[in-house]
Amino acid sequence: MTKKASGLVAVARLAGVSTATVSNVLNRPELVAPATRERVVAALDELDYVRSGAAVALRTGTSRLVGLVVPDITNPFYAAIAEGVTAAADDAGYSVALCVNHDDPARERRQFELLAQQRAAGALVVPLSAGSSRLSTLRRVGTHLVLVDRIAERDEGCSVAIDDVLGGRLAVRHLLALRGPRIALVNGPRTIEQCANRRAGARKELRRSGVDPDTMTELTVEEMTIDAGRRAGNALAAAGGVDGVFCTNDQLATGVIRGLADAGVRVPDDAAVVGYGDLALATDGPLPLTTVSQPKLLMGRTAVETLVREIGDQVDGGREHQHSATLFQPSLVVRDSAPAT
Amino acid sequence: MTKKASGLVAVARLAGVSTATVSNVLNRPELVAPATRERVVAALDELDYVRSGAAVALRTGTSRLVGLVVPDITNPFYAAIAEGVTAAADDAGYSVALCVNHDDPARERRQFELLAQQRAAGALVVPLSAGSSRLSTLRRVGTHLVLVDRIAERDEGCSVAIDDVLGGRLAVRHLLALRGPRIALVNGPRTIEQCANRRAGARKELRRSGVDPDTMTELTVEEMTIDAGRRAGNALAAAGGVDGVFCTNDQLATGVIRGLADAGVRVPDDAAVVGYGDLALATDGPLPLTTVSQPKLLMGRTAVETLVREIGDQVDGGREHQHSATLFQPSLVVRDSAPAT
DNA sequence: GCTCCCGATTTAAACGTTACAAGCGATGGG
DNA sequence: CCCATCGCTTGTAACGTTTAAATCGGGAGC
Repeated sequence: MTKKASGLVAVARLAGVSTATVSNVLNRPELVAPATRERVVAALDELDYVRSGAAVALRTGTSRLVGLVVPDITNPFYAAIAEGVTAAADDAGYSVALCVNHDDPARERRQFELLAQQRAAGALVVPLSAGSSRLSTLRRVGTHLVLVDRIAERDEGCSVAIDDVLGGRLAVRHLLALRGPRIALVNGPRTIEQCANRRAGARKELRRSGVDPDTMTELTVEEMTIDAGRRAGNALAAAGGVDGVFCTNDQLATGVIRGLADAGVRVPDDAAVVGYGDLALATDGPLPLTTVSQPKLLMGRTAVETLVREIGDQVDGGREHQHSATLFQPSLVVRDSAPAT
Repeated sequence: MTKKASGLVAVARLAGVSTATVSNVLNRPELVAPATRERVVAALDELDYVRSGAAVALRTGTSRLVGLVVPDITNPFYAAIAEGVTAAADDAGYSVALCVNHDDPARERRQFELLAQQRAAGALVVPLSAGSSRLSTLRRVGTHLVLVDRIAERDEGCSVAIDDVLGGRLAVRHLLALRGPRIALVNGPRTIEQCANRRAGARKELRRSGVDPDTMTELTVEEMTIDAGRRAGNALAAAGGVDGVFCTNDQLATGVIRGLADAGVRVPDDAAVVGYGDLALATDGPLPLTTVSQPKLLMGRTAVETLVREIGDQVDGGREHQHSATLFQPSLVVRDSAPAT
């Protein structure tokens, strides 16, 4: 193997300069005379020099590391966010520490502790349950936070989210335009903020169209799975009298379609179905889903950019940083389960 | 906010001891007298002390960070591995740096550079294309490597993989037992090692059963997608005379079933189909897939454990580390697309 | 010829931790 | 009563960088 790379001092010795000069050619090359710079560069790759991140972090007090905290990386929604995050982090020269917490406070605490120890420049947190009070360990060491897929309350920090209320409105607007006013909602537990918001959007759109929101059939499931959807579909078919179904999830939509089919109700002929999320599932099934599409990658990218901006703000201006709350708009993608008029 | 946490020395001052003692209660508590230990602990959380990972890393020369290098975190296969990796890393007290390279050498180089700078304890690499010669940057600084989902060649390092040849055999064995000997293979490009191996397994099993492998109909697709599968299914239906189809991918299997259905060939009644991977797709479709299931989480966990062991080996024994190559066995999970006899 | 200044380089002090070698009472054996 | 021992604690030198301040030759201005 190659020589033992023992740091700046070895390079300096070989190039016949001081470590300060080497450090300069590394960080501010314009300060050092072209001749010396050349000599140093030669020594640098002669010795296969690799900077010690630890030493830099120690000296400067910051590391180029951001934490990405998600409940479950197996979930395609979070995976898509991670995709956007890693891409943006790469571009900005940051490393991403992946923390999967499965909504387990103990795990989360350990991970935050680790991030704090590394003096991570920041953390992108995609919360599942509401309790966001355990972020104190990070705050304490000055780690910046960006909340993802949830709007930050005042002073919690920056956030990047997607407008679920609008998403709900888009879905219902489409269903109303396409068919009659007899809409059903298949939703997850309303304690989940996203579910509550999508429902709110649905009701708002009904009201706008002069339909009493309370006439909307509402089915609530515990687990937002295909099976639960299927059962909901069965129930809807039994009750009858539904023009369109809005499911707050692509899994539910897939299940509902099957449940309706069980009872001979054909989609989209007898009833239209709109899903939410635009996961692979939406296109992979036998009947491509009309669904609300969320800019997941963009949200991930923006989260990183927001964080980087926040860090920058603090560093070069002593000036106050204003927390920002970015809200992206979802869009409706029309496919076969609720085709265009 | 709480007090400025300025390190071991502040704690030492408050507790009336030296920094060495504080360091000891942190790292080897049994060395320090209970009374003092108590006093130090009190000071520790009075000041909200948070260790500086950078200083520790600098002093000790190692960080508790492992890199996870995957082509694409959006792909459920890699996501599952990541899931296993993060779980095991958590347990072992390591952080996971997620590096998504999209098979782009430039990106990969930058990420390796970053890992090298952090003096990552190791890296878990899930390679897509074969070229594994760019790992030199890491090797140079003594970063340990574990190859995942590919068997390491001699001296490349440790590896953890799944036996694709066996997987191919299981699939074909099931098809042979279930129906006749007229098997078709729908495969991706044979330049992908996994595809080549699964095919090899299929042929081997045919031979074992006294069937000439060359009688097997082989269709090769460029992209292993549902659409490609569907076209393959159409082609198979047109050609006819097939008892069972082995697809080296769940996407292909899903597509093939649809392609066959297009032509009126019903699965599993007229032909059986076996997929590979056991992704969500296998259960989410209208016809649950019989498929080869891979222990993805286990592979991820084991990769971390292998790495940790390798690091341990080097540290406490000066003794030689023997590279290990772990090979897991896939299993066949029987569902509706090729039900039990 | 003397100053003054300028760009290029160096000196040296941190940053927060670890770990070795040494210090320090007190205890117990001779 | 002295010396070796023991359990606990401490002084201090690293680890590899960055950076403010000091240094050093000259060339220009007078």
